[in-house]
Amino acid sequence: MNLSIRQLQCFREVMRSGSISEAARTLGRTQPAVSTMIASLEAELGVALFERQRGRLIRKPEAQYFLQETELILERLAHSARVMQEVGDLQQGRLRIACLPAASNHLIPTLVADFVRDKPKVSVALMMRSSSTIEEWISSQQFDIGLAETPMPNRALEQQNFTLNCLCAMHKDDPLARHAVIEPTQLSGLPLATLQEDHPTYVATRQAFKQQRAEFSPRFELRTFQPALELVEQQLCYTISEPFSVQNYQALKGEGSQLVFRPFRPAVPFSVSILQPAHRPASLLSSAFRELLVAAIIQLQHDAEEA
Amino acid sequence: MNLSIRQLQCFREVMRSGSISEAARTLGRTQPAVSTMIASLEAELGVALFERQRGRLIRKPEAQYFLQETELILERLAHSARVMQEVGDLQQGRLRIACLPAASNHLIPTLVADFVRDKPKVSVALMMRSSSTIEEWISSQQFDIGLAETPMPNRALEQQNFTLNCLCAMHKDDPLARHAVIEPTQLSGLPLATLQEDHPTYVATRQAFKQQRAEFSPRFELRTFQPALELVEQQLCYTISEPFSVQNYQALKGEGSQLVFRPFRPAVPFSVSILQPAHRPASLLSSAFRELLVAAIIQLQHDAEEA
DNA sequence: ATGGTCATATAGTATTTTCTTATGGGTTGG
DNA sequence: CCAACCCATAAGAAAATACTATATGACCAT
Repeated sequence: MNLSIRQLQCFREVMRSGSISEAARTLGRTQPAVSTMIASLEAELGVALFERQRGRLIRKPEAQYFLQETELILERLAHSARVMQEVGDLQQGRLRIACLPAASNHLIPTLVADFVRDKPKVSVALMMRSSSTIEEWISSQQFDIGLAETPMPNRALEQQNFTLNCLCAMHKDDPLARHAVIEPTQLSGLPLATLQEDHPTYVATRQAFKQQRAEFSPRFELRTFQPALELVEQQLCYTISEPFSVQNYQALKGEGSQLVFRPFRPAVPFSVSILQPAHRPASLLSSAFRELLVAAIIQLQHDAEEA
Repeated sequence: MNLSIRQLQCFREVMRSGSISEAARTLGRTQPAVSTMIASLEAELGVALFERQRGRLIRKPEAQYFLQETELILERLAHSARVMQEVGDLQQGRLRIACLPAASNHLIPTLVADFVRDKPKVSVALMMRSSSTIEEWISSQQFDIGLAETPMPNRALEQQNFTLNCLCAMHKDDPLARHAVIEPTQLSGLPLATLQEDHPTYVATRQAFKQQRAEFSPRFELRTFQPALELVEQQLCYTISEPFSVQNYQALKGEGSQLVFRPFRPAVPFSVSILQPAHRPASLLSSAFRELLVAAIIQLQHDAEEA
């Protein structure tokens, strides 16, 4: 049994028009081509689909059932092909993104908005979670792409790492704002807002102070830098923040921003990675979004150096 | 867009095995054949379905969706083809039969039983109605084939006519049973069971009596001959019955039959027709059943002459 | 009747599609 | 490093499908 799409197309047209010649015209082929196509279809099915009476074609009842099937199959095929073409043009599909809290407020939503603007049929799932959770979700292929703090190398993960330098945040009226770069000595003994003690930025910051024998005075311990920046705005402290939260703050406050940000030296690195499942090729959408994300992170790296 | 079944078959196999070479083996073709098939499929869809990494093939996420569609389509196609083949072998299908009351008790049920014995998937609708109703149902294509009293010629009906001769029924102990043929003179003045006055058999019977100047004495007027035969069994009367009811009676009583049946002269004709919708070819099932029915009616004609 | 028009089927040929064979590049595992 | 895989590509052979030409039958108008 070896039916072909062509046979089905011919059959459908012949059923619609009730005539081989007419069908041939609308299909853009010659009448003998359609004639033999129908004959071969009947031979393979083992059923006469038409009766030839007085030189005319008459549909047999058996053909009616087969027409339904034929139309269903052809429509389904056309639909699938169309969907696949749209997938190829990134017009269709599903993208599941997981990202760490710092990037979830501004960077990722902005990128997603940009990304889907011309893709009305693309659906996006966006989840904000801790970096360790993201790692799991990507490894287990529950999500297509993730942005997390750089994890330990992992067989199930394909990661692209970025190192961003943290920025020192201070009130715009603060005397330190005059300096282009901030160093621990300038902050010696001054109150700081930090993350938890085991966070890499906490460790690196403390290390920087120690190196310059400056007094490290953490006053507020928080889970993200967002509330830290609010405290800085109140001139209660300073903070050495990763650039995602900085960017988020600036986007949020716009012209009304009360803070200025300066490079901090020695650098306090904040390592993030774009994560994708290893051993599985990425979907087109995932790859496309990744490019956007890489560009945004590199932009952020540059911005941080020139703050 | 011009997908082919072959492309889908190749794609399905490649997805299942994860390898072009393996798929080629199970498909019974060579590896380059499958390779180009997949390449052309990807080209037509405009999407890469696989990634070629280190000489191996890796399924892309996009391929997963298309596989679902592909399997659905191929299965549907195979199923339809199978059904059509069974239709061709008369193993599948639906047959709607309408018949007049006389034939509905024994003849048609027997034929249907015979017909479907080796066709477990064939479904049959069997309706008993008056001849005029049957005529309507066949013309309007609500039924495929019908057996009715011969109607007026009708554009929407294809009819094949049969004339059966009515038989005279009497008790086996009746003195008349010795005769091989019964004539009106022998029944002159004896009580008869008949149908309604406007029924062709009534008219013909009365005409036969009149022709031989015998006394026509209808005593019981009934709607079918079945109860008439019961009255004859009680020796209350005689009747000139069409052969369907006679056959039914004989089949019902078997060895315990109390009646004998003799040809009646001059002949009282009972005209029946096999009806099919005109302008529409008959289904294979309908044609096949018609053959069976024709044979049965001709057999009945012969039997009636030798009763 | 007769010729014209239409429809379908068939035969022979051309074209397109889809095979196979042959070959080369790349990866893997002993 | 070599044998054993895998995949891609090229070139020619085979198969499927197209077209041209022609025959037949029905129908219609002359």
